[in-house]
Amino acid sequence: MKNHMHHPLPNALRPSLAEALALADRRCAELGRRWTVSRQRALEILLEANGPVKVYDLLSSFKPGGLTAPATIYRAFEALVDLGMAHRIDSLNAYMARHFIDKAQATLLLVCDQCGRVDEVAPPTPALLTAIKAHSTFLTETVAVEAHGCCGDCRA
Amino acid sequence: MKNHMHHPLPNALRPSLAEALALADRRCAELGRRWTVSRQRALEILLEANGPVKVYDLLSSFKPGGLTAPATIYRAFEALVDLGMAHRIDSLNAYMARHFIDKAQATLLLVCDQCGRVDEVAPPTPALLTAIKAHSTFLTETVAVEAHGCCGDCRA
DNA sequence: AGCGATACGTTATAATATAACGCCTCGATA
DNA sequence: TATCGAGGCGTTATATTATAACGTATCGCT
Repeated sequence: MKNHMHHPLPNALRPSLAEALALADRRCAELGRRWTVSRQRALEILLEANGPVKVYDLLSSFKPGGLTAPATIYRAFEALVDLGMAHRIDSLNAYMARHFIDKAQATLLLVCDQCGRVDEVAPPTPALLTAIKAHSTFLTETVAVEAHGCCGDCRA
Repeated sequence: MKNHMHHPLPNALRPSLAEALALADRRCAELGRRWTVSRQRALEILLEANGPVKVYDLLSSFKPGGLTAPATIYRAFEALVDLGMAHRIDSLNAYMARHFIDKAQATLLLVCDQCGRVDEVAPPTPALLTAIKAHSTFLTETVAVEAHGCCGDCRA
């Protein structure tokens, strides 16, 4: 991976902190979880980064706000995933803020192997879910589509 | 994950060793790679397992055949992935034999979070690729769809 | 006030993956 | 057949990623 600069996402696609907090409240109530300082800080970090964030990179940079040990950070990020406000990107061992926080679960992530940029595009829900339903015995919890390749900027 | 038993795949879907070797030959020629004993052994292990195989599980069981150190095993499995004969399943940190070795690259993997079984179903290529092409600047190398959920047997 | 569930801080350790380097082997070519 | 370069393997060490365990704190409820 050449560098860690990420292109800013159009503001229209970025969830405002307000929207995110509204979702957080709703989902915390539903799930019997709590909205805490650590989680809010973790969310802020993901939104600022505007791209994938790796746990141990956070540890080595000195982000203030109390997220100082691996376990703490993993817990905060996993909570955000549970609340539907972040993705875990398994192929990168990283977390990223969700843009489409109010849409269906299935999401398509385009991962550029050159520059590390990740684009979250509108979920291809119908086609995918149809394909999965064809396998009728399988009850889907989450669908993560991580497509790897090379983004336009890197090929230019 | 409750256990490590995997349901046998219908034989019709399993690539025979002969088919696999034919592909290996073709792809090795194309890519300037070599088909070696380690790689054949690794492939045999994946085919026998008939499910996801984790590198360090292999190390602790005593599979004969010379795959005795992490680096060795990773190299063999990654070679199989390059040759199109295996998947790496990032969400499980595991490798698995490909069933549809002569079909398109895109594959849909249904991962049961209860029993660890993974089913490889026919690739949803057209719909997926359409969705990705909509993002016209992105050149796709690989598409891994890992759907997590609960398989029929675990729900019964 | 007291209780149960949820969350956090901390320390230690487990699990996963790669770097680096020397030697070997294959196959092309002179 | 001698040489050479690329690909591959064995080995040791180390880097990276993730979780266990346990005590304490806090929230929401009755």
